[in-house]
Amino acid sequence: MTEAPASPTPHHRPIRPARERILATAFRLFYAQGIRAVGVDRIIAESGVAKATFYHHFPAKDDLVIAYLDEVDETWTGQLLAAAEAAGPRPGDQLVGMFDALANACRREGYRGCGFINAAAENTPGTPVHDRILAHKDAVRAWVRSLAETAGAREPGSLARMLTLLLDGGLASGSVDARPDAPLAAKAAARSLVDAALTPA
Amino acid sequence: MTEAPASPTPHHRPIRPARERILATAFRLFYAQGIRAVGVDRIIAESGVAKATFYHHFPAKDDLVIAYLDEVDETWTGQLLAAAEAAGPRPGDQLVGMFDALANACRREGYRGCGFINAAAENTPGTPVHDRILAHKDAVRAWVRSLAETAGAREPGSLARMLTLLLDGGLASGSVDARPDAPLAAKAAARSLVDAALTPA
DNA sequence: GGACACTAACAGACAGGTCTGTCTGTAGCA
DNA sequence: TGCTACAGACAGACCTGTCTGTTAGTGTCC
Repeated sequence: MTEAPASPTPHHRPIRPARERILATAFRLFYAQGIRAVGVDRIIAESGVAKATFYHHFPAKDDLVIAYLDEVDETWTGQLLAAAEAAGPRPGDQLVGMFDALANACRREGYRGCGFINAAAENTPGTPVHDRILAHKDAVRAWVRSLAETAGAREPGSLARMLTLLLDGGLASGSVDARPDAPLAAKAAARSLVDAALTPA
Repeated sequence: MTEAPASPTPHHRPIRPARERILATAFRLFYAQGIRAVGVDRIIAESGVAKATFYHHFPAKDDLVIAYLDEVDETWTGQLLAAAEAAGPRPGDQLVGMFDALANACRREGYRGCGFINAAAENTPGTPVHDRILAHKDAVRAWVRSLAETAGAREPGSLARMLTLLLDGGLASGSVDARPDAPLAAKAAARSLVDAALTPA
């Protein structure tokens, strides 16, 4: 269960640097079991790192949580962009195509919804962690909005809201169960909403 | 901060029975701060109950969690039904009207999304708590589906999925921020989806 | 009506474990 | 010499859950 099992040179010059191992272990455990459910002791043990090393890289657990969320952001945003691009050159199609990222994620072993939504359930507003969550959600919505503008939607802000709502719904229901009909329905709904917003009144 | 402050007769015959005080305190704290973030010691202290009394009513913390979710279920289902009914006799209008429950919840002080979605983030599949969450989500979707059938939707199952997805999205984004435009967009999207599903092809 | 057993609730010590975070000491490499 | 990392003891708080003992109201039987 430990990350990067026992490198040749016991603790110096390991295959992956300590910080990376910590982050990889934290990502795996935080996502699978929740942030509060995983103690730093366990992350330290499973990443094969000394406690002092851990606290050298992440002075407090919340610092690690933020780094974890940064990673989730990068991963998820990448998948979203890739799915949108794969849908072709027309921004209207991209708005619908991004929902394929949902279906793909859903198929993955150990899928448990959105790391940000899950983290929000465990962190009350006003903390740096919560601010990081907010920033992510705003960034995604801003991207969708710009796509909606390019597509020529009547009310791009409103369309972006609706679509991110659907996206969040799909992700939230993903942390309850991973049935594949949720992403499908989300995409179908998105198609309908995008069509309605793009056809001239 | 204690529940039912110091009744006239110190511990016997208090204004509210012990079980009720425990549940009320748990509801308040669990919803506001998350389940794992609140220890039983705190619930015991704030509800003014003896530890033995607590464990008499709830042999384990998870039993209290289930009871908490039962209460969340009752409350939220009630609000959903009330909002639907208030929209008039036509089931198509009710499918849209239920989204007013979202807007109402959003306006309430201390709103932090859906207790079930938040609980799902803290409880991995396979536990009794997770099963309770699943049961709730299935029940809501079944109710929406029956409404969609009565309304004469082409594919009631699909419409129900789309609408509950929107509902979940609204609730999930509620645990991140309580901006009122999310419920508005959700309702507008619902209107659009319901119209599309009810107009003959 | 009065004695008595029962029940529900109180108060709080205690056990054994886990939490975050600090600190000391050591080893290898540049 | 200094940096990075390892190993692990330690502190103090908090976690769930158990257990002992007390007190007050209630129902029952004589």
